[in-house]
Amino acid sequence: MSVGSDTETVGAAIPPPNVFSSACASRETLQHLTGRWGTLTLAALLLAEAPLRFGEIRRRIDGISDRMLSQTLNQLERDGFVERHVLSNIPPHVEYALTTLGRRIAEPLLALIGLVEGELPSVLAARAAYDRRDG
Amino acid sequence: MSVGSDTETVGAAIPPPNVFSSACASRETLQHLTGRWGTLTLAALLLAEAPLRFGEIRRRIDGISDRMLSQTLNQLERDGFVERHVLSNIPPHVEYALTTLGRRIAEPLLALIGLVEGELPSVLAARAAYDRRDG
DNA sequence: CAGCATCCTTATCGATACTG
DNA sequence: CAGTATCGATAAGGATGCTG
Repeated sequence: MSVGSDTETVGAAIPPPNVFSSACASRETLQHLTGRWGTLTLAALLLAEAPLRFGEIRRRIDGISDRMLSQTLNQLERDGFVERHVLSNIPPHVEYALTTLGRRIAEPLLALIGLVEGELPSVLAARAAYDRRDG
Repeated sequence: MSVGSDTETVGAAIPPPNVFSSACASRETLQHLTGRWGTLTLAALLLAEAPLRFGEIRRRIDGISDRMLSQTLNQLERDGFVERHVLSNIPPHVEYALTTLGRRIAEPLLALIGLVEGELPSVLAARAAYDRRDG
């Protein structure tokens, strides 16, 4: 494993990606994933277990607008988490699917969602207790 | 356990928490967790494996301001993910720690961070390919 | 149906100053 | 040290109208 020689052969070591550094590209990527609509979009695609059309995604994510869904899908596609397939132009028919990487990324997000939904009673109880203490 | 009689005794079934519904409190909770600073704050506390002081958290999360850290910690405490312990008032000494629930929530978030950092080269390659296709 | 352009409102955020 | 309050800048988001 060439232990010990790495530091000699490498001229200047590049720092590993670190989300805690504001300049690191991984911070920006994390933002895209955990932004307001990114998590829900990926989760919707993972739960569907099949490609979804634009309108189908929009209907599954209550409250999202055309504009934000379009923007979110563009970001996710650019980062390599989502694939866009044009099946027809007239009438327009476009399908979106998770890439392999997208699926791996969506999994912990779906786990988080399950936890949040399952523990919502605890959260609401904690809020009530907090609000009772101070106003 | 009165199996089978539940549907009779309950008048109107309450819908289960669903983040895809904009009105559900779980949507708001998810927002607190996946907001700009929530994920990083929880991850910092989980990685530390020990309570951290306000200033320690701020130094670990590059780019966060006093204001946003304070706001984020308040939200996370109210939702029951973080505990705040005042050890002294003069000079002020306050420690923040994950609750049991907070730790469970932070785990998938840390997994996500690891994935994002590890797969950053793939993401950057995907971006380059995307930008080459159109401008 | 898919989705961009424009306009405008709202929420978020950062800087600064201040307090126990 | 650990915050809070206020303010101004900026970015995110929603509504609408339009196009292939």
